[in-house]
Amino acid sequence: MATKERTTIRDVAALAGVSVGTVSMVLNGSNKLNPETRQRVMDAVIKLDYRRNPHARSLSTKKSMTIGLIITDLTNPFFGIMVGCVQQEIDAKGYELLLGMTKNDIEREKKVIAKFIDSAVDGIIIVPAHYRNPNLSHIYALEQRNIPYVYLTTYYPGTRGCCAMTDLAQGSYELTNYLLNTGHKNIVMISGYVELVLSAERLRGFKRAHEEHGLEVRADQIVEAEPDYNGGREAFDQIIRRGKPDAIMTVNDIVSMGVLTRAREMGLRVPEDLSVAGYDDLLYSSMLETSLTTVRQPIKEMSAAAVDMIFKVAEGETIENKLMMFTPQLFIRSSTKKRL
Amino acid sequence: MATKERTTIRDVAALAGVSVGTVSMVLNGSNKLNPETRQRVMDAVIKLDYRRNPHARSLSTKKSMTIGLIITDLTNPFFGIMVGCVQQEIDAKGYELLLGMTKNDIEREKKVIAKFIDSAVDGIIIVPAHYRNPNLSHIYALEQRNIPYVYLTTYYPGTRGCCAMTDLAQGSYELTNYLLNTGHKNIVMISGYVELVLSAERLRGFKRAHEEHGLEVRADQIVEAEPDYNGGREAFDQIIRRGKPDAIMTVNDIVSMGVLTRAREMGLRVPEDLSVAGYDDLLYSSMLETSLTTVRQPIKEMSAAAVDMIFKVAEGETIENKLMMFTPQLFIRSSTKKRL
DNA sequence: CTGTTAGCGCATTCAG
DNA sequence: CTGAATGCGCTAACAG
Repeated sequence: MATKERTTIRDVAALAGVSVGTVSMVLNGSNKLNPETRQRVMDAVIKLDYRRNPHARSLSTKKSMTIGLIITDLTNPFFGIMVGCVQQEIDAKGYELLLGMTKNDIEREKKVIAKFIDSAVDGIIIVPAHYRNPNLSHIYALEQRNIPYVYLTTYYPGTRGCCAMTDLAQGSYELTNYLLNTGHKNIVMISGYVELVLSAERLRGFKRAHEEHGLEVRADQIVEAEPDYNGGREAFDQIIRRGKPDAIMTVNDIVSMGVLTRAREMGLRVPEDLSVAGYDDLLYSSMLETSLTTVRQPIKEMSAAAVDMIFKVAEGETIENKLMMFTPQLFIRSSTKKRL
Repeated sequence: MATKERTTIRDVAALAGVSVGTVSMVLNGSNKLNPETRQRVMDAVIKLDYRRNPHARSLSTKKSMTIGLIITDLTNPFFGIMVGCVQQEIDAKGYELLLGMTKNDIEREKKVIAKFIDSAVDGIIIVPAHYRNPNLSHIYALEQRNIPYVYLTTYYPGTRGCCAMTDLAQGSYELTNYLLNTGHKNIVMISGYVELVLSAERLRGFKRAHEEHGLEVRADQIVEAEPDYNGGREAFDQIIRRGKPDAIMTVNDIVSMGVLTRAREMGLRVPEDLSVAGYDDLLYSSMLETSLTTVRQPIKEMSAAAVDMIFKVAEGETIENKLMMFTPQLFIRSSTKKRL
């Protein structure tokens, strides 16, 4: 248990023959220093392999050189990739990433934010939980305390945070248009909770395309579900009970996979019996039994933008565009086909 | 910028009419306290919504109530799920999770560990990087400094850490056996770097099965590759150049996906022209164009075991079994078939 | 059983 | 331009 004692700033000062204040200054990159002393200090730092204690630093500065990222569900590789991208960007800025997972539970989201506040993160990137009627007190707390935060993928309306996201309405619009143009008469959308932005936006595109085709969207064309594999399976059962549609669009590729497997289990063929389309374009989506028609979100660009924004917000810059929209891209594959 | 001042232990003490020392004691759950004062303190804590500053705490105790998890690649949902499982277990113990990603780069692994040490994590769970001839100085540093660590999924030989993992040899053995029994004469294994445990173990099972069938494994039956999608694609090209085998086994399902897509691009049909089998059993593996024959690793159990171990190690318990082996499970699907 | 106090390692005044 | 002193919020050792 004779753990070697940590080397402190004092050791460095002693070795360099200067005071701790001086060491602190060179470590913080002050440029009003004798180059010679600076060098002596740097030599000592290297020789001792000295690294500052982040806790002590944070206690003193009330900052922490860390950015918190709140994610919903790492089971979906979409978010796994996102974490990787954010990590890389944060890293490039010399900051640390703190990760919190909500599993789409608003209570967890609150807890994570509380922890982040306690840890004095310098900013928070939030992927909002897919949750009905969320109580947003924790977001307001952030605003009151002036803690920088931004949203990624979607946002909570009625809050001030800006957001890096894909133009979901546009993606849905293009996809719906394509389905309508290829002869589909009865498209059902497996949506997230319709009151949430990420669903409302998709629905907006869905409806617009219908309108432009002189059609009205009926209530039973929209089915709410949890945005995961089982959500897709259950929603599919519910839909089939009411009669098989032409096509099913879903909120993401994982939900589509649920639909695909459930359809197969029920002896329905895709795309012969019905078309299925997803959202996100996961790497695996093109390799499915029936490769998936889907809409790609530019994960990397969105993530980089969010990181960029959080640093700007943290520096007090005023962001001109509250919403930073990225363009989705439609991929037509074999889970959909032309109908007569 | 008039951010509300943080409420400190002093505020609590004042409100409760006791000293800070007392507050600290009740917060640390000391049981030698007047229940009445304890209650007064707790009331004050709640009333002020007080939470301790983890940095101050850590500075003082040299602990941090956090466990570091080092992962290689969040693009693979296998690890995404793993992070979720570990998170949950750590959470249940009232600890925080710190995440580090290596992208299979040993230098990043070193940096992450250095950061973890600086942050005074109470323990580290390591998923080793897939890297050739790794310099293990950072692991030795951990041992010298007496910092608790355990491995998850595989380990670095020559180090003392214990490991929660699947019996990879057994899984490979069963799979190879099945292929041999179904008439495959020429099975090629797309392996990770053969000198690494995770590959060596799989090869051991591979060879044992061959031996039991009176066969010897030739050098050209083993092809090394990066354990990702592109690794699979490249390895497949290399294999085909030397002549098409009966069957290809891979190190994980993602590599298999690379093989599957590349095969399709080259006009080869699976399983008609050759069989393909993976490892891990990702959720999506059963939904591929040709659903994948694979070996499942019990992620949840392994993760829970690793967390369990790290806490035991941290408490100075001596672990009886350095290697905690979990049983793999073979899933036979449609990417493999009987040959005559 | 409770209150007082001295650090933990660093940043940052303020003199010199 | 450099050095000594103070405090960040908390814990733990020591008195009382």
